[in-house]
Amino acid sequence: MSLREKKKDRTRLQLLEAALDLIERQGFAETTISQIAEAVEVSSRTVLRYFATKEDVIVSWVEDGMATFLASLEQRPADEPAPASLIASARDMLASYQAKSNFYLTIERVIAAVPAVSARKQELSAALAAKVTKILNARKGGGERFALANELYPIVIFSVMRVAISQWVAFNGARPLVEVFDEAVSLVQFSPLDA
Amino acid sequence: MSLREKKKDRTRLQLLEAALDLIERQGFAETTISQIAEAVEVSSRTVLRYFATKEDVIVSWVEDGMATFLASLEQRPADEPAPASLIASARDMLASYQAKSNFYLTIERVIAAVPAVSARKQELSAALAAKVTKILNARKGGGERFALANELYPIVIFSVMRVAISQWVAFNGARPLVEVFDEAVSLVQFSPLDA
DNA sequence: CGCAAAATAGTCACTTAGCGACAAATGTCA
DNA sequence: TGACATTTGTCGCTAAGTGACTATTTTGCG
Repeated sequence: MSLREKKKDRTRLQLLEAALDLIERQGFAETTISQIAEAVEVSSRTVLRYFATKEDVIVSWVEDGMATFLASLEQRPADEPAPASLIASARDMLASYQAKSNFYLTIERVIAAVPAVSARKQELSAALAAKVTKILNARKGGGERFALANELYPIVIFSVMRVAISQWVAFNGARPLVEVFDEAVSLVQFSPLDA
Repeated sequence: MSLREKKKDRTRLQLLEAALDLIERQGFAETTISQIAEAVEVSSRTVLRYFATKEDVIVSWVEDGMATFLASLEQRPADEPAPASLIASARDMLASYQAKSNFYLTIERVIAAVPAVSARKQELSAALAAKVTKILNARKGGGERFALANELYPIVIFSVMRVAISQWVAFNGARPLVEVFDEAVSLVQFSPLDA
């Protein structure tokens, strides 16, 4: 990894930390981009080059987690029923959250507290859901018959993940995230369309 | 209804129509608030008094639907299992959508097409889900044991509604919305926690 | 009707998000 | 070191959104 890339990563992280700090003390709306910039001694233009919006200073970090989900899904056998694949990939992703629980707990706390930020997260997760639907549709078999299911399952799974994370945050990570997810998922059973 | 209120309703509707028209022709980002204002011959300050954000010019109209949902839920028997109540209320709300299908199809088409607008809709629906959770928690019985379920069910139901609406829009209202919802809901079964 | 009180709309001034273009600075690699 | 590519800063701009104040309508009562 080049010096240039190391510096970028460092700045990116510093911007997150400055933002978290300022937002915790003043609130999201009251924190301006130039305050975040000043705290890290860069120009505000630079902040907006690292992050597309102010919300993204926080929320872009969960995109790594989403990448984990996709990577996991691609490796599942294509003949596995969709719900099983999705649950497995969700568990993988949440396990990676768990592994950096300090980091993600802080971020998700802010996301949960600030509607504008969670709206932006939902936007990203809707985009991911659409990608996942495409992947499921590309699997051989089903065709037309699965169209509705393949749109519905990813969205529902992401909802369940969201609730699990919200509980995890509410209890400050006291219970393992994957465990909370399993409990949540057990409340919603997917009909055996594939049977 | 006073003249004053009639005028307000008329202006509100004109603003929606102007916005829909402009957005269809130019796109959402390219349409400015003052363009919408000009089309209706009011000041742009007035537009922002009617609607909190530009997104809300479109999305605030679905809040009526959400009110229908809440009203329906309040009238369900408190000893009914939560999933049954939620499904019934969702059907009521979607039936009212159906009744004004021309109106809602146009609005939901824009919502589906513009990420910023659907993000805002999600924000409203998250707020509604929180209210619904409170209502469910206030029902006697359960207590602690239902905490997770009562947070999860509303969110999942709203996801299912969202997918149903998205299909409905995709087929231009060809299939009855409630029917699509029923099909979607049959794909996700709620575990009999209450049994 | 006509007039005072209340509600609503318009005007003005301001802050901040976000973007495009160009110049300055910094890292890369031969 | 020096040429090249990448990143950062500066400047100028548009548009969203807010607060304060003024002007205009609407209401409802004598």
